[in-house]
Amino acid sequence: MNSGPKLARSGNLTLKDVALEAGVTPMTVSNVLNGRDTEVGAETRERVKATIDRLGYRPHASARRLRSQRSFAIGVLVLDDVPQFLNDPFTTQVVAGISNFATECNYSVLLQGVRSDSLVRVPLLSQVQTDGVCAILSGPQSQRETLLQRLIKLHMPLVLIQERSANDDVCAVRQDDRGGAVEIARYLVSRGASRLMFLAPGQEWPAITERIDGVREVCSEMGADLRLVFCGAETLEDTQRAVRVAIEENGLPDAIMGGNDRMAMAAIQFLDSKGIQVPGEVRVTGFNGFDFAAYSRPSLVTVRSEAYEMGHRAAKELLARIETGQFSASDIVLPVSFIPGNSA
Amino acid sequence: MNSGPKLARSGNLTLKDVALEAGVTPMTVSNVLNGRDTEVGAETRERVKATIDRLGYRPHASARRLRSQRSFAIGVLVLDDVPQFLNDPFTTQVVAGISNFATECNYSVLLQGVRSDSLVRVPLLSQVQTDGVCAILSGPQSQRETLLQRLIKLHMPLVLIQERSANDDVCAVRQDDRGGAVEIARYLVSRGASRLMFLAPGQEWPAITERIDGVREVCSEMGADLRLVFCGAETLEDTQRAVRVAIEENGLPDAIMGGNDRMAMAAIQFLDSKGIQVPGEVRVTGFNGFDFAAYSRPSLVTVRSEAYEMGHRAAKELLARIETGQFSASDIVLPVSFIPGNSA
DNA sequence: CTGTTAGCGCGTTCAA
DNA sequence: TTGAACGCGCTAACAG
Repeated sequence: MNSGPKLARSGNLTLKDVALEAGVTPMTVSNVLNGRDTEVGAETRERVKATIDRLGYRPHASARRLRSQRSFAIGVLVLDDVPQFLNDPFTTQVVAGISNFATECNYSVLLQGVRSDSLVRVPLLSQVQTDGVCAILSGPQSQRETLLQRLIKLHMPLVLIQERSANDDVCAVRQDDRGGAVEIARYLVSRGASRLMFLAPGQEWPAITERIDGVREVCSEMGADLRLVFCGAETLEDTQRAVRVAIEENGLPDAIMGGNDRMAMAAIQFLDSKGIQVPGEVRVTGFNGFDFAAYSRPSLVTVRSEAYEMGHRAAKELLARIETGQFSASDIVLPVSFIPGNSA
Repeated sequence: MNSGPKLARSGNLTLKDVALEAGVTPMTVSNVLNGRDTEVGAETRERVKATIDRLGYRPHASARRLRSQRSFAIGVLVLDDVPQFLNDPFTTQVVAGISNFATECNYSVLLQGVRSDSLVRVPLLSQVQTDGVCAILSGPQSQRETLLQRLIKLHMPLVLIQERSANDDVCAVRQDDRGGAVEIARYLVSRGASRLMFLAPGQEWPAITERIDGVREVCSEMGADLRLVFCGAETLEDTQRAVRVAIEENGLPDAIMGGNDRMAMAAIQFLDSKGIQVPGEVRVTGFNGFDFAAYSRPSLVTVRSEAYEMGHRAAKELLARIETGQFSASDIVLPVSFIPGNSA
């Protein structure tokens, strides 16, 4: 009875092989695979399932896609100018969130990093291979804009992370950067800080602008002084140099607000090396608390980003748009949560 | 002349549409797209290219795959028991390396995290959609083994990260964990440390075993004493608890070797909280130096993993196997580099 | 150099 | 409930 299936030339089994072996037609196998239980008898179904398992048959995704005009796949595009485009824990959490939600829904995820200097050779853009795209853009405005325009031209469901929606049919998922910044600034000012220093990356991007705006509002409202310090590439070295120069020129502030945790930790380390007490002489706060902030001493006052949740939500919106034709909203803002500590 | 192409029902243009518009046959367009320059005249080629650009035509990847029986895609499978399967910087660097190499070669990358408790619903495994797979497995041996067996059954080109090759036709790309551990241990012992404590994760995995073996060798060779301390989930809390207990039971060692940087930094923080000088009273070293180790004070003595390079190399081997039928070697070991610091 | 034909594996459609 | 025909978009293999 088990005469062995006739192998397709590719070496992979096809529906037909399974059908032959199970003594049914290919359509029956297809119906079983796609859970159309009403179309096939229980006994037949079990027999087919057993045959599939026994032969180790796996459906050919491309054939299904071609036929159904649906990819059951989404693209994740990360614009970053360093090759290690997954260096940022924020990005990786978002990607994990997207990937897990997609997997739960039986969608595949195509991941691709893009550098702004090489927008050619991007399989995700130059071919039709996904039902939608989720883009995580970093870097200066003009570069983000270039890629964004290209994405919009694809006329494909599109979700942006940490951007503002450009267009009614583009969904943006972001966190409440402004609110988080307001909370931290109030915390500092209410504890007596009146001269604040905010460490910003050399390249401003939307989330940082939001944070700065929030701090500005609090400062003007509560009569505190705010100084922006730009820290180049946000590295330990760049940040420490910028902080040193700023302090030499303007003296010690009451508080240093890191635009993110890395910059805050660099500042703490710099102050420590100068024998300046944190928080005694200068309070320090971070932003975007991830695991590694826990290794700071003193422990960092910061706000936690729900980056994984953002990815999850972004994927959910994208699949909704693909399957129902619309997003639940075009601008989705997730809350952040204040993390107490003893650095401020 | 520009009468507008007839749109395919899917809303996407097809080769045929472009051909019609350019006044050639679909085959000619296909030849242009695939760079078969000998098959088509220069003038025709330019006209076709212009038409493609003007119409914004993008080839349908699934159709090409189905026809050519090749995916031009590879899968990246990450086995991890937490949903945030991209939390580890080692993993993300590897993934970035794989992704970038693949993109350079016009391959797409399918990324999927898998938890050992849910090996069902893994599109990467249950469908035919890539030409090969690169697996990054973490967690206890038995779980890795289960997934590995499943991968092998797919009879698909397979590369493993940080494992030993199981099989002649499986390529393993790993780093010289043993050598790095030997170097660090020699450094410590030659500076007078004779009682060493090694912090290991609760779950042993191959790379950690290699490191322990290396340290053991040095200790027996140079007459030093080694104590293994298991730190549960490697978190800050777990590690500090384990270190505290070990010190209470056995007294201060001369040196604490972290199985990775996180555990080392947790130990430094613990010692600092007890007023114990590093490296004065206890030397501390790490392993797998990534960016965030730079934020340690005192700066961490560690070894740097070339994780990005490992990913690059893994992808290179995988594509070689796909395109030429064989790997350049089945066990590939990349060197690690010693990073000096003042924690030891 | 261009045109024609055929078929990759699957799923829809209709007829039985 | 099942069977047969057809075509999704593309490309290999030829014929002109």
